[in-house]
Amino acid sequence: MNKYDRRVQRTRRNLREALFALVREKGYDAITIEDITNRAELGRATFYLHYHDKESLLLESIEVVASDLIAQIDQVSPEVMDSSVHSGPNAVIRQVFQYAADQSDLFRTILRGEVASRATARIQQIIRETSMSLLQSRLARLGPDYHPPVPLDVFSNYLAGALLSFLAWWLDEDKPYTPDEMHHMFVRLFFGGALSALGISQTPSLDDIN
Amino acid sequence: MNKYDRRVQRTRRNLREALFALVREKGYDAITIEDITNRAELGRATFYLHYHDKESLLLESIEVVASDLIAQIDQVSPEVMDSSVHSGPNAVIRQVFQYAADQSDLFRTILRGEVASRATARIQQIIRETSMSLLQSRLARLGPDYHPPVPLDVFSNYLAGALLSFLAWWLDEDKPYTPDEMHHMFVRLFFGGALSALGISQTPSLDDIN
Amino acid sequence: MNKYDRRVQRTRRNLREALFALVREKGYDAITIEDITNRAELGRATFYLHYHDKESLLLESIEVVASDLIAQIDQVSPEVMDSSVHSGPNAVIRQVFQYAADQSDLFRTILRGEVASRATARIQQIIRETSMSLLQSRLARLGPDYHPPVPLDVFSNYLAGALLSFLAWWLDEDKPYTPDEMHHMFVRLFFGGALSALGISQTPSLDDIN
Amino acid sequence: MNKYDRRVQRTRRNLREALFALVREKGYDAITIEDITNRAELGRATFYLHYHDKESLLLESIEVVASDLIAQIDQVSPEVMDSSVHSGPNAVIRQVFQYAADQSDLFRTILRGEVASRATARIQQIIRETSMSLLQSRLARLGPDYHPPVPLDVFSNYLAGALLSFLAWWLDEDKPYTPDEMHHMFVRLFFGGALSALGISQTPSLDDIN
DNA sequence: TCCTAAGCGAGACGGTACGTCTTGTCTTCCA
DNA sequence: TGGAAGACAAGACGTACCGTCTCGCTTAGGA
Repeated sequence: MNKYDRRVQRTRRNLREALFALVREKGYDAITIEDITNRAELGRATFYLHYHDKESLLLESIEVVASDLIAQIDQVSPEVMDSSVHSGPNAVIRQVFQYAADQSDLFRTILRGEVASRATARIQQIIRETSMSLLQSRLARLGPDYHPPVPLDVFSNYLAGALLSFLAWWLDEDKPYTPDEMHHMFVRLFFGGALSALGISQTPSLDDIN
Repeated sequence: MNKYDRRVQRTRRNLREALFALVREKGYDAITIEDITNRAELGRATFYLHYHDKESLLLESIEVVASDLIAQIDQVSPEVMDSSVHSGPNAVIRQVFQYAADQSDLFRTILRGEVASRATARIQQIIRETSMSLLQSRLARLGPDYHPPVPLDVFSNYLAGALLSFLAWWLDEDKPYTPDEMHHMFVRLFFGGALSALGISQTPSLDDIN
Repeated sequence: MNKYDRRVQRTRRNLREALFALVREKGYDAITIEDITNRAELGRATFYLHYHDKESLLLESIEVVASDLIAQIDQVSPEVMDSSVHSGPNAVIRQVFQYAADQSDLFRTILRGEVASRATARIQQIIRETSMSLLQSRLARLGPDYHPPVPLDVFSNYLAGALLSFLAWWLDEDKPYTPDEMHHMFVRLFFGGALSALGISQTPSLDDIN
Repeated sequence: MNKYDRRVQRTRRNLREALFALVREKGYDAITIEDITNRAELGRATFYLHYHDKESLLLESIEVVASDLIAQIDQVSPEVMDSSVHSGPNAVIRQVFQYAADQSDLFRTILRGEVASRATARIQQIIRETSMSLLQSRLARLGPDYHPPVPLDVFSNYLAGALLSFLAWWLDEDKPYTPDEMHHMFVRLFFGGALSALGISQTPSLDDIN
């Protein structure tokens, strides 16, 4: 079965890469199954051997990209527990901006919503779940009975939405700021809040955050 | 020609209402031009007399809804300038939550992105522009040379994204909190920031906000 | 509705003629719906506006051809009642051979069975019914209670089968005899029987037949 | 190599029997290669190890059936030369009706033309050739220079066509007559001709036929 | 007794046609 | 003139078979 498996993996990878290349070129909706298989140098029928439709290929592909991003984050997360500027959630968010900048053309089309809604929903869900688990371990340090003013599900959804639309706007405007600038502004807005961001209230120090 | 004009207006309204009804029933993508015209009790060709495609009908319809919402907000905005708990941006945001709750089934499908991306983008843009103009007049009070730590375009985009995804999540989860609760949590997250929301830092008073 | 009808009639005629032309060229089975619509200079979807599949077009087309043939026969049939060499069943059969010779390439492919079986069955049925009605009026002359040794349904089926396979063989062999020769041989075999045809028994005179 | 050969024979027989069973059930055209191999409990690829396509399996299978029928006829034909009611062509034809009645469901589908045209053509050819050789030996008795009014190729084709369509109609109508009745009617029609069959002319005696 | 070659199962793949669906255009006719 | 009706071209969809191929498994028969 090994040889077969490898062949199938190669075929699926080709389809995935063809999809991404085409998404960059003309956006998701305009892509035809035949476009994908032509690009992947496969027969159209072969596509249906592996996926039911365009969306299921997209969803699988998103899982692959997400795993990649999470794998990178995991290299940092061991140090999440000790608080310093270069680790912790702060550092994770920084990585996300960097990763998005590296893959900007793909992320732009995906985040703009030029892609099936289920895909965008799945991405939000991934971020929500990831931030939830990070948060829980951090809050555990405050004791088992600590309940924050805003429930964790509300909180992490806010994070996911704010982060993604922040990213989407940035990529859509052709990255008018560096990843670092974006990171700092986001940290200020998100952790410090609007009042701090507008300079109306005091800025929380980074040490407070990590 | 007045009679004709009125007839045209009626036809367009029928199409719009048919679209909204269908969006609620089966989501935007699954809707066919013929679905719309059947529901509106019109001939399919008639649709093309008025709109080029499904999206242009959607976009026009969104402008109509947005005008309605903005009209409601405008009744409050005259008092935006004086800071009290029941007016100002705070009050505007409260209205948005109430409006969304009233139209929840329509808003849910639209905000979930189950609708052409240009539509969602247009909605974000409307919020961005509205918040920008509100902000500018408020910051003008701090003097003409005041520049906040985070530029206004970044800021208002953050607001739009956070608010919309906040709304989307809420509607998607079948409104697990009252509009008031959502409003307060959003205010805490947005104005006070994550640290405040998690109870790690001090909460800014509402007076600071308005 | 008149203009529409005419347009539809023209479209159907184009499809029919394209089918016949292609049957002559490559046989029925090898023909694709797209072949037909290309030849008829129509879109493939248009085909399905008028027919469910290739076979239904074929069947309708056969009815048209059969009507044509029957119309020609009807010009002779008024005289079927008086018995002379140049009218009566004899003359009808002669016409069939002539008609087949004129349309030989089309008839060849159809009769060879290179066409859906339902089509061939329908042709047999038409001949059977036509010969049945001719026979009944002729036998009526022998009195209302006359019953021939072989029942009429068996008889007319025998006629249809023998005639069609006779025609098929003739066309298939590229008409090695003239229509007249075929006609005479068929009359001898069919009316006089094998013994007469082999010269072993006496030949019935043509006057006996008509 | 003996065991291998036997295995191959068994596989082919399984395929043949699966084909016949399926033809009875759903007609030839509706059968898929996969249907056949599923029924034969073989892999689809195995089919292509033995036959190029569905038709070549069918043609081979027809030869097998035909050999069987001819073998039965050969048991009678030695006596073809002497003329009696229970031997000669008369007896051969009787056997054909009996054989067809025994295998009626298979023959029905095959003769109706619900099978590739090449198959039906091959069956006609077999009958034509068989009758040709029988006829030639009989006519040889009339002297080497005897030429019948109707050439032998025309004659034997007429026989084959008339006989097969006679059989087809009979089976198609669910055998409304016994094999014996069919046999007698066919003999009357074929040997005596239409006039005799309709009772308009004198019936040739059976002795004249054999 | 091993081993090697044949028969076979499994299934990926390219390819072609199918019948369906939706879109947008156009033409004709009706009120 | 606005709208109804509907023919039509275009083209993507997902499905169904086809015939080819490659890969392993099993097993019979020669070494």
